[in-house]
Amino acid sequence: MTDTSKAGGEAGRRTAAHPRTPKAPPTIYDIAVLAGVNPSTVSRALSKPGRVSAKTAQKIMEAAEELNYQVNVFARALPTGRTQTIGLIVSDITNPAYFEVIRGAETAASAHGYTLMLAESAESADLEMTAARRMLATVDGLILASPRLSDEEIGRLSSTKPVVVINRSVAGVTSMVADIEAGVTDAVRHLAAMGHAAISYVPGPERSWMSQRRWESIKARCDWHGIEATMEAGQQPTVDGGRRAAAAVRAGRATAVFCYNDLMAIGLMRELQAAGLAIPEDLSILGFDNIFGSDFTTPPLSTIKSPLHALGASALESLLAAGDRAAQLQDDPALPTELVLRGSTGQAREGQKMSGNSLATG
Amino acid sequence: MTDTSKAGGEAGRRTAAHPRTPKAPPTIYDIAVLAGVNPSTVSRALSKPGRVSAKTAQKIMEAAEELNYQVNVFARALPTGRTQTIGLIVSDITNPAYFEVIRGAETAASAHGYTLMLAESAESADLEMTAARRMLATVDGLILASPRLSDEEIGRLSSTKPVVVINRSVAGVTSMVADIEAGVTDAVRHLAAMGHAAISYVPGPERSWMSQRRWESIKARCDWHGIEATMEAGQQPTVDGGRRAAAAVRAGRATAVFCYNDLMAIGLMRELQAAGLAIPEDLSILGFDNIFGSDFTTPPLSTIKSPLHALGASALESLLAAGDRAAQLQDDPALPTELVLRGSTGQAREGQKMSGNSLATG
DNA sequence: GACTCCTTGCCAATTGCTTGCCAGTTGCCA
DNA sequence: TGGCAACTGGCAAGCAATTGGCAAGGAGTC
Repeated sequence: MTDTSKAGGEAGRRTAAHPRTPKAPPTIYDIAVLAGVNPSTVSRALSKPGRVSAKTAQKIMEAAEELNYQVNVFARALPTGRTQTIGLIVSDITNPAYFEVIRGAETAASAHGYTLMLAESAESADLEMTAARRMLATVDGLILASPRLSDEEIGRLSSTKPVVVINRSVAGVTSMVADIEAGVTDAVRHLAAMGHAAISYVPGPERSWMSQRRWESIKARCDWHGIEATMEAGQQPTVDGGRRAAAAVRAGRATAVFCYNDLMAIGLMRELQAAGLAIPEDLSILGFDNIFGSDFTTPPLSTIKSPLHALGASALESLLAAGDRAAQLQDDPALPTELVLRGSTGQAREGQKMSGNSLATG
Repeated sequence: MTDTSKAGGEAGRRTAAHPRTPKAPPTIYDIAVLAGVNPSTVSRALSKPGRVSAKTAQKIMEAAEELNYQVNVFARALPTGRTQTIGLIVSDITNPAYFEVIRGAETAASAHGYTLMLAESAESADLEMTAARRMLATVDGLILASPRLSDEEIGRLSSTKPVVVINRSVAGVTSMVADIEAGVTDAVRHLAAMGHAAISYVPGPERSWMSQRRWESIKARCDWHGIEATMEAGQQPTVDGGRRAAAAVRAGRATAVFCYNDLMAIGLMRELQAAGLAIPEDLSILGFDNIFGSDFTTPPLSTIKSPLHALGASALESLLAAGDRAAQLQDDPALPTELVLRGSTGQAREGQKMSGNSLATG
């Protein structure tokens, strides 16, 4: 028995023996002294409701209040592994589409007493992996928004801590995916009604699962309407990426074009306008997401609105639920998309309207 | 001497006695065994470069590599108090102006091996205080972007941990403030040259220090040019806030109006356009910041560009420097603003041009 | 070859909280 | 009123790092 470990008796360590810094924050030992109980009882009162009697708990709460006590999350995390933080990795912080996702997650986190840790991957799978690894050690769960990682890598990450992916479907991992069908169905029907017979799609990055999904959905609806659908080369999901797609779009014979997201749609529209095309008279343009600023353009952008805030909030909620192991099955709340018609879509230009023969001359 | 504390000899605790979970992450004890040294040597090799011989350090690094070791930040934080995270609180995550600030901070943090914790105050001083308190316990430093707290409260926060404020000046606290003079000087000179004789300013929230500064700067330059400058009622720094200022602006006789930020400028412009005014023919509008989307409008917004990315990055760098106590005096790197002239500014409307008498008839 | 000095590595205490195990207390029923 | 169970609360051993103090060993000097 070394006696040092017992020095100070029930009062615990710092009180008399080690007045470290006068400003050191109070510990459960200080509360224990003040409330006249054992530190372990304080610990239980604070983290295990019901484990101690109401009377004792009351005393402890008052003492904690008086000392202005705040748990030391590190000391708590050491034995338990539980921190009170959730990690969120987005592929591009400057993409307004993520603003609402971030805010949704942050709001939900705050509401549950959790804190958000944010990182961005700058559209790089490597950076994403680095950030994910670093975070995994310190968070209770991880949200990956539009990850660029492979399914395998994501699966491996999720074997350590709960992981939720947004806008991506990975076997065995909880996914939050907006239901794009509703929006796309309405959009294609609208275009068909406006006489469009050839539609193209400008996809985002190769590794974007969502970009692929959007194309499949568009293709399926176009087939249903008997509309020709073609896919252009992939671009970065940015305004510049959209600009770079302009040449290919002009060269094709589509009279309406979907872009992977609003950023690209805006870039494409502006580049085309700069080249003298009139939107929507010469070409109809549609984006996805309905980001901030998509209604600032002239014409304002028609787009398929994503439930971004809900995506972020649901991802966080489901992560917390996963921790509880309470409601594990509540995948997929309703997260529908919605067509938002503004000024960038209109009648197909003359000579290309629903006349099969023009297709041959393209 | 209790023998439990020595069980396992130099091998340390878990190896034989407590194979907790087979998947438990490696500790410095595991590395010590593999490298054939004492755990404390491992600790020093990992965190105190130079303290151990190069040869030993090499052995340890290899062992760490082999085990895919990652420090347990909680265990490290417990005795030292040092975490490797910086907190950032913004007043509104959905304001694009913060995107670049966040990204600047995040990039700088990553570069130094730090992680960013993000919170938003939703323009509320109370929420801001709550978030700040929660964060202070777990971060090495805190960045407050456009805080709504009082100087006192900020001062109190900074007595615990290093704090840096962005776009605000608080005595005794490191501040990162863009130098607005350059931009405002150019802007007012430009307006004067275009014949504007009365200018107004639509401020943001009462508690916004930056809003006040912008007004003072505008007022000073207007005085210098002999231009009448008036301030409207304060509004929320959002698109809607700008919209709400429209009536007052129309009622006044100013031919050019500065808004506290681009969001408000955009809102004001759109509301005015909806009411039939032509921009810039009937009224010139200027914003601040040059946010994403400010060039999407018709006409594109003229604005005073803020070095947002640099603001975020510098704030983080200076926080890290404050920890080092190395370079404490490097306040204020050059963070100049710059006038970006686009389409929302033009000649003052006829009848109001630089003629002193019209001022009396307003 | 002996002595001093310095480098290098080890021991053990420390950080604040959690928790398994155990003892003491209280309540209830027969 | 005795016995059993359910509660409460205390003890002490972790959790994974850091770090002051100290001993051992090697290098350099006379």
